[in-house]
Amino acid sequence: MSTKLNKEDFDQDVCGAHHMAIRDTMDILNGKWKIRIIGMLSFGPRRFMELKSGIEGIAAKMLSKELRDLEVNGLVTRTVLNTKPITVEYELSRYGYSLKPVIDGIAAWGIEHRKTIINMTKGRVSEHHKCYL
Amino acid sequence: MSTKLNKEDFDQDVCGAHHMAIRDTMDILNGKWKIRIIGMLSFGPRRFMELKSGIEGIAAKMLSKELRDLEVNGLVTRTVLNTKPITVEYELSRYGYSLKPVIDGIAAWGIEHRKTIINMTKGRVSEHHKCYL
DNA sequence: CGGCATCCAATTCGATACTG
DNA sequence: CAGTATCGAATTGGATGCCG
Repeated sequence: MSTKLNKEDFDQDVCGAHHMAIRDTMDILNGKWKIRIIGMLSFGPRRFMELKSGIEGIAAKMLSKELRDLEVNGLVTRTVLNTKPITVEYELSRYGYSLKPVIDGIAAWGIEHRKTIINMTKGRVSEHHKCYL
Repeated sequence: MSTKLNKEDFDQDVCGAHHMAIRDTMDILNGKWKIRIIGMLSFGPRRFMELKSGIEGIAAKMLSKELRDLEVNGLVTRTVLNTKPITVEYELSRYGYSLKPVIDGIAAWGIEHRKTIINMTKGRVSEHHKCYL
């Protein structure tokens, strides 16, 4: 192509596509808990109660709802096991598993973030560390 | 060390640290708009109105609030320019810029996700594509 | 155990109007 | 332009009880 895209247009395009892609992803990972649920499931299948125990602070109602959202979007599969008291196992689908690099990236940043906090507070960990950056 | 960590304990530890890290990150990126704001700013400084125009659907109140959150957490800097009508420029701090790989990972997944959708719908793009997976 | 239903409180979000 | 103020709507969340 001989037509040249100037820098402004290029930025416009790249930036726009980038932003649309972020929106697409975050539409699916919306809400307070989905990323954490996927994070747990990225280590293998988990039962409802395991998820509830592992994700501190989540109410059964919300866990139920978020899992249903993820199931509808094809990221998670739900399997009812025929155990004595009924047991349900949730697992990442292959498609859901494709989010693992993203989730791991988020986790990796969190680890670095915590190190940064500890350095800046010289070891004193504050309740409101978020304000000390 | 001669003491052996069995697989369950190992999983427990790794999974717990992973999950705590996710929580740390998402505590900072909470809310509906922060990731999208950081995404825009990852291409360079932007003025308030540029952000508002670029992020479709955000209200001035929310943009203002989210930017303040990000500023408090040290991810974004705010500069008042002495132009005729006052102008304010927002920019990622070096620390905020360290999130770029994370944001780009989210965007990359969104691009693949959209491709997946288009394949599964054989080109027909649905309003409710999220339900077709 | 794994939910759903209901009620209610708290928080978040959005539209509009307004200011320096 | 870059916000703030205000109100109301929507979402989120907790508690409790019930069911198979």
